[in-house]
Amino acid sequence: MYAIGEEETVADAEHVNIWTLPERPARGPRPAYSRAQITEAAIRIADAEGLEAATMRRIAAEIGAGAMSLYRYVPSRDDLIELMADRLTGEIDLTGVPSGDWRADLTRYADGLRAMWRRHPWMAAMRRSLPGLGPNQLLLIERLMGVLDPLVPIDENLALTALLNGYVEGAVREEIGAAEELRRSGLSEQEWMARGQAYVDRLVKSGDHPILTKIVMEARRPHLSRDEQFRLGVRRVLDCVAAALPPGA
Amino acid sequence: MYAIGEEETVADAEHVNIWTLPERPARGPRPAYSRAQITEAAIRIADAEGLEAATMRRIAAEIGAGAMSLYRYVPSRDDLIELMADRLTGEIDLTGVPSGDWRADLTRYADGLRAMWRRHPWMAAMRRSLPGLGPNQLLLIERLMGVLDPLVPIDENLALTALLNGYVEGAVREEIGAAEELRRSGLSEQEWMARGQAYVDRLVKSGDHPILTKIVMEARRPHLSRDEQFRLGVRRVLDCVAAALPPGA
DNA sequence: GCCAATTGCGTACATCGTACTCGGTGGCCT
DNA sequence: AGGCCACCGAGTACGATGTACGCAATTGGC
Repeated sequence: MYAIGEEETVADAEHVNIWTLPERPARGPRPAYSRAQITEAAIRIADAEGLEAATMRRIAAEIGAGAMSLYRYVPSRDDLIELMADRLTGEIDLTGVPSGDWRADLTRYADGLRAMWRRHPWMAAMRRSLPGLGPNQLLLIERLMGVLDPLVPIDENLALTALLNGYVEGAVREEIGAAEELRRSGLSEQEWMARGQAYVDRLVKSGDHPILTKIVMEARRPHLSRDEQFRLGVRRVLDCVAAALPPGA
Repeated sequence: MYAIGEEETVADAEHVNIWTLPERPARGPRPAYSRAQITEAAIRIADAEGLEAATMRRIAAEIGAGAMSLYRYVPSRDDLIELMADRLTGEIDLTGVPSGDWRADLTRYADGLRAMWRRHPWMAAMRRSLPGLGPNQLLLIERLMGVLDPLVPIDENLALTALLNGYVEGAVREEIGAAEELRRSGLSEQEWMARGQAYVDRLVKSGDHPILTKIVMEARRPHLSRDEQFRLGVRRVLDCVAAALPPGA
């Protein structure tokens, strides 16, 4: 395509996909760092200060490297984020799935996904259009969709799995929403309250928004524990799934 | 809090929320542009080239203004995005909802939301943690949740609505996913195919990913029309909703 | 008609991702 | 054993971004 210089970066014409790009070439001095180490550092920063704080320079500083050194391991920041996503997917433990009990399996998956997203809230906000195809993500696909695979055709399986995913995503977003928004804004809790709350209070007092008023009131009431509420929602989704299964499954 | 200069930007201490920030002050020369005009231009650019292309300078150029002029109308780019989101929410036509027929109403909402996201694919990717509270968004909340409000308690209503939203989001993401990913990458279709496809083909040929193989095969088969498929999914979700309603509703 | 508020906007800065380039290192071939 | 060169870490630099600041021009209210 175009002439290459005396050296080229880690990505060449055929190896654009991270997952096909070997981490370690054959010859030369031993690398001082590793993809795993960089990914780990980036996740640590993102957990603490949000994904936008995980800049290349910051990540490099975290592991004691120069900024540009990272590019010896990762073609771009987007690719690094791909690595982070796969690494986090690996935190969802699905060993032994499918087990034969599809309700138990899907419940386990929902719990695991929720727990992972609560540990790494920035991840719940960072939804790509297509699922990644890293090793952990591939394993997840095989195990998760293997649960319903013997019971329904693949297109049904896709739809039902998407439904479950959608529910978990919505539920987690509701759980972590306020906290994330607060962190993102960089405001103190008092400031944030003063601003958002004052506006919402005004809306409620206006009387033009009866439903919003109900929602606000509801939010101030004591609730079932988050876990209970989530389990309840998952059970409902699974009932919906059961209805789509052939009878007697 | 802190001393202000001889002039201040559009945002002051009490007016941080966009929705409480008046667009037009009393005195001074007539503004040459407007929030609506700026929002419109930004949406036009985002539709054509993605949200990341809608930079302040680019938007300003689109309406023939200087870059910094926009800040006379909008406190920050994030706030402008908030305006865009509300403006797009207004495209979901729910006049006459709730009508008394909850299935029809929710189906109409699902169709409208899907159509809106397909017209503005960047919006489907840009999910904030909390829903916005602009005028169109408030109206949507009242109408949409007003549908089930007479039938179920508010917490149930929230859960069921989230379920429907989750389904639509997943379905739309699947529809527009490939196209968006392609655009985001900036590659030509051939390049993108060559790269993604080659990797997927390798995975399929390896034989270690039976489910992925099924998915890929399925994607190559002719389908029900997208619309049919979507309607089917919505109906399933609504059946799930019906199960949660009190008998005879 | 004057004053002050408010306009559009040019300049400037910090920060980002990353291209280019260098001097050094050490595995491989001879 | 010796030399070559692939590969390393990292500094410098560039273009782009969001936006703070300041200035000259404009206009409504007195």
